[in-house]
Amino acid sequence: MVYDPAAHPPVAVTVDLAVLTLVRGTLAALVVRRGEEPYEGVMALPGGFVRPTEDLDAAAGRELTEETGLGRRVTAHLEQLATYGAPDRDPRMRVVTVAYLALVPVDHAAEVPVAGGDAAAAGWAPVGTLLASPGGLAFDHGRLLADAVERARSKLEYTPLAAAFCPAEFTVAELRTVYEVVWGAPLDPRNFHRKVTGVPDFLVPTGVTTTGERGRPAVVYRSGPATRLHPPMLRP
Amino acid sequence: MVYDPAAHPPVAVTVDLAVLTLVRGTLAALVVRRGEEPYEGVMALPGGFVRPTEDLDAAAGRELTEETGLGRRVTAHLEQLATYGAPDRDPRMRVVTVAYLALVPVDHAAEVPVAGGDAAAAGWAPVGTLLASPGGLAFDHGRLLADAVERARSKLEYTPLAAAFCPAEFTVAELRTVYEVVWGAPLDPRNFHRKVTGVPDFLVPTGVTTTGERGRPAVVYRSGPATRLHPPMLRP
DNA sequence: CTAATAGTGTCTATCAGACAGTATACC
DNA sequence: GGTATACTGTCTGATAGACACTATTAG
Repeated sequence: MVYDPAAHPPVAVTVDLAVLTLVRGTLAALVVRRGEEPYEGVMALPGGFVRPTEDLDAAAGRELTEETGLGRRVTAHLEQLATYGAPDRDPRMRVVTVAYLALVPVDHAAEVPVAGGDAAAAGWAPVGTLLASPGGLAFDHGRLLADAVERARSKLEYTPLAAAFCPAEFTVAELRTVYEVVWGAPLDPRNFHRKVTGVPDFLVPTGVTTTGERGRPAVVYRSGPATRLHPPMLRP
Repeated sequence: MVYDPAAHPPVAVTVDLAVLTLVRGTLAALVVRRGEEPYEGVMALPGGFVRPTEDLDAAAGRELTEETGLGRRVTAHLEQLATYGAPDRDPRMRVVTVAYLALVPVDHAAEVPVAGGDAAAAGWAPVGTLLASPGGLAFDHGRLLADAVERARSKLEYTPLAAAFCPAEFTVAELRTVYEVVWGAPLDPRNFHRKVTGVPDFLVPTGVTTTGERGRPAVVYRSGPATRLHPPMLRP
C-alpha cells in the first residue's frame, strides 16, 4: 500500500467525449476519423490525455473546445459519465479513460465540423447509425456512446437537460422536438405543453413571440433556474 | 496525440470504495484508519491500486473482498460511482481514483470488521457522523461518500437496490426500514406495503411467514427479477 | 377563406397519501 | 383480554393520457 510510481507499470489517463446534438431531426454524435493504428481510418469519439496539473473536468472542457472549435460558453452541458479501463481496451498500453457527456445546442452544431479543422476528419454522425454496427466505432466507444445516450434519455426525465440542446431562447415546440428525437417517440403536443409549462422554474417566458412561422405565434422561453423537474417529465 | 508513456508524468489509478450497510437503524460506511502520511490517523474509505492486467470492476471487487473479508457472493451490489482526479488530491503524486458504491446486507455486516483484520483499524461508522465534519475523512473521501449516499438514495426510487441491504429473504417491514434509514424519513407502513407489493417482479413470496416476533406474522419475500421499478417508489 | 400551429378545457383512469378497519400473532 | 404488528379497504386530491375546442398567424 505504498504509492511508489516505479512499482507500477505506466498508466495513461485520457478523457473521451460523447458530444451530442440534433441534426435535421436526428440525434448525432461528434466523431473523428483515426489517422493511426490501431483502428486507423475507423471512426472514434474525440478525446485526449489529461495533463499533469489539470483536473478531469478541465481536461474534458479543454478537449471539447479543441475538438469543436466552439467557445467554452457555447457548451450548454458537460458532465462526467463513467470510466472505462479494461486492460486490453488499447493494445499499445494501459489506458484508462474518463468519459464525458457533452451537449451542443442545435444553433451551434453547424459550426462545429468547419471550425474543428479538417472537415473530412470530424463531423456529426447519426447515433442510430453508429450504434447499429458493433465495430462502427474504435475501441469501446460504441459502448461508451450507448451509455451516453441512455444517460441523456434518462436525465431528460428529471432535469432540465433538454434545454441544453436548444438555443438560448426557444419555443415549447422546439423543446418537444428535443424530447421526441432523444426518446425516439412522438409526444402529444397539447399534453406536453401543459406539462412542461406547469413545472416550476423550468421555463421563463421572455415576453416575445415568434413571427414569420406557419400557424399561431408561439411564446418564446428561456431556461429557468430549476435543477430538477418537479414533477418529472416521464417517458411514455 | 501519440501514446508515449515517457512523455507523461506517472499517474496512479486506484479504486476507492464507499461500502454501505445498516447498523442498528443507521446508515453506516466502512472506514479504515490511515497508518501513514498524509492524513495519518485519519479515517478514510478503503481502496487500493488497480493491477496492470485487471479491469476496474475486478479491482473494486478484489478490494472489497480484501477489505471486508466477505466472500465475493455475499456482496449484493457493486457499481461504479464516479472518478475523482483533482491534481492536488494526493500530495505525493497524481492519483486518479475510480470510486465504487458497494452495499453489504445487514445480516453480514457484523462479520466485516472482525474478518477484515485489525478491528481497531477498520469498522462501520455512521454516515451522518462522517459527513458532518468536513475534515472527518481523508483526501476527498467526504465528497465521495456524499456522492455515494446520494446515488443510493436516488436508486432506491427506481431500482430494486433496497433489497441489496436485506438478507436473501426478508419481510416488507425490513425493506421499509431500509427505505426509511437511507432516505432519513418515516414512511406509512400501510401505503408502503401496498405500493411495494404492487410493483411487478420486485418481490417474490416464499410461502413462509415469520414466527416468534411480536404481532401478526409477516410474509417472507425474496428479491424478484425486476431491474427497474414500475411504478417507482418516490421519495416523500 | 383554408391550412397550420399554439394553447386551453375537460373527461377518465390511475396513483399517492391519509387513515379506518380487520387479521393474527405473543404476552 | 391487551398489545403489537401485518395487511386490506376506502376516500380524496393530484396526475397522465386522450382528445374536443379555441386562438392566431401565413398564404
